[in-house]
Amino acid sequence: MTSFSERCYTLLRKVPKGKVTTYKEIAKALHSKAYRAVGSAMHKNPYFAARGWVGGSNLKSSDLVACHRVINSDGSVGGFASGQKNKIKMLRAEGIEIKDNKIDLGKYLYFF
DNA sequence: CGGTTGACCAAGT
DNA sequence: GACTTGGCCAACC
Repeated sequence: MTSFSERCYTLLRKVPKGKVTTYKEIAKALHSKAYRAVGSAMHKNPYFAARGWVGGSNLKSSDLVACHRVINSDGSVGGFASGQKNKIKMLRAEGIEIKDNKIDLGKYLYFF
């Protein structure tokens, strides 16, 4: 499994709790400009964290990808399969402050 | 192999 | 702030 999507997931697992990254940063880390493909990959990702997050976590966190830690390059939350609202909740639960759907990249952006 | 899609980006109106 | 445009790229049909 060395598809582009898989590489995104693997990279994303490196982002520690309490930090976030952007679609653009991921693409950059993969030496590509496929910001868009990254978003697509997250949308379809089979390791969808939220499923085991809110409803009694059936899966281990090590098997999941923290898709909610990926935001837009301008600091806005961006989209999320099960609702932006839910995404924000999860981020807040990790200690990340969000203001009007915006995150302070200077504080929370993770550098690969 | 061409065409469409999308959890994007940047610049413009 | 809300749109529109053009560009980007992988995945899917």
